[in-house]
Formats: sequence, C-alpha cells, structure tokens
Amino acid sequence: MKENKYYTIYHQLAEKIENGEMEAGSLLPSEHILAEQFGASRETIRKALNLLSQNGYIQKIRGKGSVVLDVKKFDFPVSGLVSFREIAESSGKAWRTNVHELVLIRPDDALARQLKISGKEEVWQVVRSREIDHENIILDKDYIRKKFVPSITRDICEISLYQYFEKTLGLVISFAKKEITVEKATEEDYKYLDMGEYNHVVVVRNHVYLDDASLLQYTESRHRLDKFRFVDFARREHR
Amino acid sequence: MKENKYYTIYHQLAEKIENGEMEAGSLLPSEHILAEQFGASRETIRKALNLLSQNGYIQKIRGKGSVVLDVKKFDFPVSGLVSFREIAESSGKAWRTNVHELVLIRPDDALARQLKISGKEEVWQVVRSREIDHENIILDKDYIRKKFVPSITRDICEISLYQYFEKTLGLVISFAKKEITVEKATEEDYKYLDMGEYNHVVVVRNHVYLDDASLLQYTESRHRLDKFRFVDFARREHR
DNA sequence: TAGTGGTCTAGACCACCAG
DNA sequence: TGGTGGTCTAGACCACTAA
Repeated sequence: MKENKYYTIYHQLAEKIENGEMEAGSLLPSEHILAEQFGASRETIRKALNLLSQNGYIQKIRGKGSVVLDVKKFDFPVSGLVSFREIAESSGKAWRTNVHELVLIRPDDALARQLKISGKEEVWQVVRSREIDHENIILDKDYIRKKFVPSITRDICEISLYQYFEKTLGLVISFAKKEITVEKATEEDYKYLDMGEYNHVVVVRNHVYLDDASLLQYTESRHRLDKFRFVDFARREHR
Repeated sequence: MKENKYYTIYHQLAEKIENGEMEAGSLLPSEHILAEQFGASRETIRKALNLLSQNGYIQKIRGKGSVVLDVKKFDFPVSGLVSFREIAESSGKAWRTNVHELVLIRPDDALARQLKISGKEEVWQVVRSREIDHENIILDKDYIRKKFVPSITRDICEISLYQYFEKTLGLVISFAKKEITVEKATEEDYKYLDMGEYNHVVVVRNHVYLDDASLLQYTESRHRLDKFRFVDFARREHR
C-alpha cells in the first residue's frame, strides 16, 4: 500500500496548513527549496502544490510564490461524490435511514432514458428516507444496474450503498453529473417525508459513472426546502 | 498572443471529438504516438489529455488507453463562474436587466463579515432584477469593494459586471465559493420579482476571489423556485 | 537583476491490461 | 509479454514580480 510521492507531500503540507504551522497569508517556501527539502524533483513538488491549490489550501502567484489561504474561512466543497452517511456522521446529529423499497425491476421508458439502457436490462430500485433529528427530510430513490451490482440487501441500504460498491464490490466511481432544481412535491414525498408546511422539494438528480465511463446508477435525492444546503468551490479554468 | 503548446493540443483534440471525427467509445492514439504526431514530449501530451479528462471529453483507463466520451450526452457544467449574460444569451430567450440601485455604502456588521473587511471600507451596492421572457425571476444583489473597482456606471450594470471587471479593469478572477439554500421570500423579493404563487426563493451566495486571493465581491442571487437550475460535473479526486 | 512560478523536454521505471 | 497510462527525474528556457 505505497502512496505516491506527490500525494504524500500534499498531505504533509495540507496538515501543516490546517494545524496553523503555516500562517494564513504567508508564503510557502519556493518550489526549488521544497524540492530540496523533500528530496523530490521540482515537477513532483508542483504536482503536490497543484493539489493544494485545487483544494483551496494555497493560491499560486507567478513571480511571487504560493500564498497560504485561510482554510478555516471556507467550509469545504461537499464534493459531488459524498455519501449521506459521511455528511450525517460529521454533523454530529442523530440520524437514521429507513428503507421503504428494495426490488429488482425492468425500467419504464423514462427511467431507461435516464440510465441510457434498454428496457430489458434489470435494475435495482431502492427507496429510502433519511431521518435527521427524528424528522424525515430526504427521500432518496436509487436505480442501480444489476449488471454491475448482482445483489443488494436491506442492511446494505441502511448503512451505505457507496461503501458497499467501493469497498466490497471494488467498483471504482470516477465521476458524476448533478442537476439541482426545485419541484412540486409528489404523493410519494408526502408519504415518506415530514413535509410540514412545505409543498415543494429540492430535487438533486445524479448520474454516477464508473472508471470505464459506463453509467452505474441514477439517483434522485429529494430534500425538504428548509433543510437543503449545497456548497461548491469553483476554480477558474485555464484562460 | 502565443498559446501554450499543451493548450493548443487540447483544443485540437477537443474539436475533433466535438466534430465526431473521434468516435465516442473509441480509443485515442496512445500518448507515445500523440507525442510523435504533435512533436511534443509525452508529459506535454499528458497535460493536454488531463484537460480533456477534466472537461468530460475523455476517460483515461490505465493499461488500456483514453476512451472518447459521448460529449453530446452531457450538458456542460454551468461552471461556478459564468455571468448571467452568457447564460441568457445562449438560451436564446428574450432577456433584460433592470438596475434598481447603484450606490456607494459603508457595510453594516453582517455585510462586513461576509466581505471580511472593516465597516469603514467603502463598497458598491448594486441591486438588479433579471427579466427572462418578460418576467422578473432573479434578483441579484452585488457588493463590490471600491478598493478594486473605483467606479461603476448604470450602463455597466445593465450589460455585465464581470465583463467590465475582467476586460476593462483587467482584474483576474480566480475562484469562487458558492452556497445554495432555499429561504422565505423577503419584502424585497416581492417588490422586485414576479413571485406569482411562490413564497420561497433559491438563494445562491457567492464569494468571488481575485488572483492574489483577496476577496473582490459578495453576491446574493435570489431565484424564483420554478426557474432555478444548477448543473455540476464532479470528478472524483485522487484516491 | 535575482528569484519566483509556468512550460517543455527526453528518458526512466512502474502497475495495469489484454492477448 | 508488449503496450498502455502513472509517476518521477534533472535540466532547460521563459514570463512575471519585486527590490
């Protein structure tokens, strides 16, 4: 289990910044000096610094140096690919997942289009509500291609599908396309969620792709308005 | 105006993929071969391929090659840093910006905290509503540090602040932190927006940073529920 | 002008995949 | 086993910033 050199360097520098050993606003040592200190080539150092920059730890300025940013001022990108469990656990609140449905279906036309597959391919349908502080505020509807995930149990749905996919099945999730809109609540929303006075939900549609660019899963995550929050950290692309 | 070599290669390959010259699902030539073809080193080719991968054109698979993705299947990330004007123009719909306020203020405590400045520093306050298909559906409240932008005119507010900042003033915007929530509509929302039956708005809070990591601007963009849409293309980070 | 980060090169070794 | 992408090196030249 050997880690990349540049990744190790990234971690060490990130830790120093988080600890406050590197003061916000100050400059990192130059790339030449870091290369000496870590016994690495400058290009390797640069890979580590690019990671730091992408994750909001530093800002590189040509001709000047790498400025340490104030990490505490940003709550970090709830990157597009984080499981409910990770968020819930880090929040420190009481949480629970209720599994309402776990069946194998053949998709109707609309779903087949979302999954970009034929209507004949079998698909797992998982419907779960998420309870936080004893209120059901999120309804997750997952559609997973049986081709990639032969079996699923209720227990797995209660803990974490992602963990099961990645740790147990060894699937490598590589990217996801997310779309956020607000829509009128459906009967299903009223049935499974504690809607209170609200009659709309925030809908997050998510297409999850594997390593080899094939589509693994389509997810519809429906949130009660007042509990929804999404954070994004966008870096300007080249040019 | 010379372009980077790797950026030129990126553009040429991206164009071929968009034109359909490289078929979706097929493999790109190997990195060694591309290096020969373009008369570049392999590392330079790899920089171009990484850009293609980051922008959803290809998926790299170790030991196998670089798979061309079906570009048409993705509508692209309305990356965090796109102006209203760009979106409105590309939609092909009738649009208009109404400027309601353009004044120099000293921020109150709440705003000073958002901008991370002292209450003594002067700030431009710009309030605009956005009309699409003859309905006011977005309310944009911008707060811009006078330190970086000495003067603003009504005309500029009607066209594009971003264009003015970047093209005319030469400011280089480098990253932004965005937060999306849903909140009860305020009196101001009712005043400037055609709220119809709705009593909530989607609020996008945006902190915009410059090249040297200083905060340029805080923006609150308030959208009528039914017209809001946000797309995000998230790539799994290393590990 | 000295020092910084940005680009580019030519070559090396490795881990992974397919036949 | 041969070819692929992933990592790493040592060195070079450039554009930019600050003194």
